[in-house]
Amino acid sequence: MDNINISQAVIQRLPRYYRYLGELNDEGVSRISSRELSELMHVTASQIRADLNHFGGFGQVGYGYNVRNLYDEIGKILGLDENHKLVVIGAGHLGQALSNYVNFERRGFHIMGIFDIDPDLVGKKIRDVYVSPMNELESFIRNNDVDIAVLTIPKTSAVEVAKTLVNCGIKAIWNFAHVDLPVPYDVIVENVHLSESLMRLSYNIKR
Amino acid sequence: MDNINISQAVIQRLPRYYRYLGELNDEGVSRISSRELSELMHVTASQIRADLNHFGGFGQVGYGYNVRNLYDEIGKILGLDENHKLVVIGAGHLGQALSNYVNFERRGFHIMGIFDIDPDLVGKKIRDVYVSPMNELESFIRNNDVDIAVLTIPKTSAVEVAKTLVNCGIKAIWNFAHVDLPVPYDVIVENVHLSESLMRLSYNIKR
DNA sequence: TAGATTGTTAATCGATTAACAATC
DNA sequence: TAGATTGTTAATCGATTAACAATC
Repeated sequence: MDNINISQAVIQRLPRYYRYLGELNDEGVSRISSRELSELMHVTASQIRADLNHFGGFGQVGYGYNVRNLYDEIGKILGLDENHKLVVIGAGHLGQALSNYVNFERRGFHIMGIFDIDPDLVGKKIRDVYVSPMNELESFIRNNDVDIAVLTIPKTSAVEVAKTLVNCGIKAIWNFAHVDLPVPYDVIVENVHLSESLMRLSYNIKR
Repeated sequence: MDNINISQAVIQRLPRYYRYLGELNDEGVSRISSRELSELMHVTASQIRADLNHFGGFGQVGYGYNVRNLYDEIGKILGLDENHKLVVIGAGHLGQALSNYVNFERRGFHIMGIFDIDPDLVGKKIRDVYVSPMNELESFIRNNDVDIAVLTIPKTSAVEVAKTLVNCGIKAIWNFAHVDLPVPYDVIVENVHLSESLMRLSYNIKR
């Protein structure tokens, strides 16, 4: 993968291509042109071709793209051919919802542990995993080569926990706390700020 | 609000300004310059000034911005001074998590009803609201002037339900289903595709 | 072959930023 | 007043798109 300088605008679109190609593949479509896909997705064919070409020539002139092949290739680009080890930090409603989401497992994101400070939640079983107390977090991450931490805790403690995670050598944080996490440049943070999403919806309603 | 042609890039940033200003206000900061705010948020001061100026001159030359005032103004721009009526469709883990999230209520997003097809979930109480069966959805929306539907159902039924919602005159759909909803231009869809967010995280890990 | 469609260049469009006159 | 900082213009940067030669 020679993806050194791909803009985040392109990355933003890749999972959507992946989703459409997966559905086409499920429907038994084996071949598609950028024009056909562009009509389906309501984007320009130029954009599709330009986006894909950042990663290599997956198409065939005069033919288009092989759906299955392109699906697999984008999956590889997104790293979905590799396994990831996750911990969920915060076993509240959202943490539980994410832990229960089966599709993540299917895509190679394995939940190794769930952690919470609340003693009432510790010991609770969520799918196959028991909730552990927070003081076991650090050693757990180190001992199990955990890649990704899912942060579903209040913003008041999120920054402190993030620092701990960085010290343990975490590679990425999927952050649901309403705060920006200060991390070194080599630690990835993907924010899901639900309240901000709802505010954008609210803004767009009123015209 | 003369916000006719504001780009989504600007709207995307407004909730983040709102969050920082709220925190500054809580900390007792009454005044801030675009330069100070830019350092705090790691964006350019030019961008802050340009963004805000789309909505009017909230600052004072030589002084900066009044934190409390700017916070309130952005709240108004985002429509947070108005009340919204929501229904949550899908009372699974994610639907329950969102229904339990207190902060939405605080910002004027009132959950009026929760709906699910599963008879085992119907009648269950989530916070103050009982889960209703799906066949009551349509009349409920019409009778209660519901603005916003939160869609936390599998993608297989999401498109059909979205059509029903449009027929009932829903104004906006907060869509957590992994599918693009075909709606008329005047119905707002705000997508939260969690699996796509996780894929972007995965992509960014690997370099 | 004729038709179709890619990969890629060049043109366009839009968003960001530097700079500064206006002014509190 | 002198210093600070806005609002806004003009310049820059980057992303999108139209167009087409190459070619399967």
